[in-house]
Amino acid sequence: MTQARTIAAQVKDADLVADRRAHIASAAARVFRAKGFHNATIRDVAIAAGLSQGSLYNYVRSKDDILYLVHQDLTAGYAADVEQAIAGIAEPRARLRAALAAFTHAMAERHADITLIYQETHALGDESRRAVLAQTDHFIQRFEQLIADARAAGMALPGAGRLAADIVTFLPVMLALRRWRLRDALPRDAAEAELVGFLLRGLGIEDTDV
Amino acid sequence: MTQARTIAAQVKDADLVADRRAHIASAAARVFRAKGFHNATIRDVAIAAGLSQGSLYNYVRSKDDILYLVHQDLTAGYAADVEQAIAGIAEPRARLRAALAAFTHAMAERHADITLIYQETHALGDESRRAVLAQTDHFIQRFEQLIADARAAGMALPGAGRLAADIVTFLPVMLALRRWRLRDALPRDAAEAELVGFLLRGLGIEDTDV
DNA sequence: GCGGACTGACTGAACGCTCACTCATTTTGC
DNA sequence: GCAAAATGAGTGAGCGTTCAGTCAGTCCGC
Repeated sequence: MTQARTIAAQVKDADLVADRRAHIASAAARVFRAKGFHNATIRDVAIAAGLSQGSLYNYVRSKDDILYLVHQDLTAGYAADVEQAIAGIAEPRARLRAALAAFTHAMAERHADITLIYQETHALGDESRRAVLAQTDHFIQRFEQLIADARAAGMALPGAGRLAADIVTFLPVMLALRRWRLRDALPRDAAEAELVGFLLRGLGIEDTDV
Repeated sequence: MTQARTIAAQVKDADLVADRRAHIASAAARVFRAKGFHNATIRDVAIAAGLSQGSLYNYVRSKDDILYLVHQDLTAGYAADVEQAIAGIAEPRARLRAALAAFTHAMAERHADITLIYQETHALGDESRRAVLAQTDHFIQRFEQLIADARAAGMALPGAGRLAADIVTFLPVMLALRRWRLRDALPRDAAEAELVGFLLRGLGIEDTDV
């Protein structure tokens, strides 16, 4: 597995560095959501994080580092949502169903963050982008496992299903990227329900199962 | 319907303006694909289009205008692919199926353009973005009609299906945006076939229909 | 057919501004 | 008193946009 990128800091207190970086990531996410990565300045981020420009550079080396921290944070966020949702469920098909519902809900709830990720990943430097994509890949593999388990338990997914994990981890993103259109079309929970229903039908889990 | 944005030009010969703008759009698309919108400079675009910087500004008013031209061009491109694919087909379910296959194929074939669109739409100014989204909205409505016709002809889409047109116009985008992962996973035509199969299953068109 | 006036597209150097990043200095806290 | 951390004015590169000037082609009077 590709490991997370480590960022060198000027400041020596490791706990302080971790604390500040968490602050920086959430403040920067706010700024980037509002202005976009390219229009946001280091000044904006520093002010939002309650630091001076110079001090900011004691915790990151570049603007790219900040975008990387934001990506890490947001990606870990929705992944944690999914893990929490399936924590207590044993039956594989019910587990998969819960994971789909949780992921779909997270995409709707965190739409601004998701939109940010999809818009700005390409602005990352090569190394950062590779690390972020590896993190996403890991998340998709988690669904590959959930799907394999559900199949073993009787889910009727036809064919090889090589794309199944990609599909279920991509389609819900629509609730974020198509929000400009969906917002006016139907209430959020109705959209989530219909989307999950579409996924289950495509996977071969009947509503009567489980 | 929201009409296309009109851009004022310095040059008076209307045919020349149209010609040059087409050139600019395709040259700019090439540059933006390679470097990204923000990293590409007006100089890059001018050189790629075989114009001087100054002359470029006789045909567009700003860098934003160029990005708008690119969006228009690319969006019209895949929309034309779909229209061409269904031109000779009368039976509504076969028409829908052909449209899905053509759209899915276009997303795979034009992956670089599609990725560009999804990455850079947010960089458009307000007016340009609205015009581009209206164009996309129009395309989705085309699928709404195709789906309604197919239902009337017997397609068994369950429930209200309010999201159906959004889903079928979004999921295939995966072949572009997840190319970093899918490229190594399975051949393109296999991916297209499986994706279309998933959509048809979700819509309630059986493989045996039509 | 010819010289001069005009038109309009083209050119690229220069302007003005923004912004990521640095570093000499000050502040903090132990 | 000193090391660590914070500060913010300064720096220089890069970029979108402009505009004064060039030049090829066209029109017109004769």
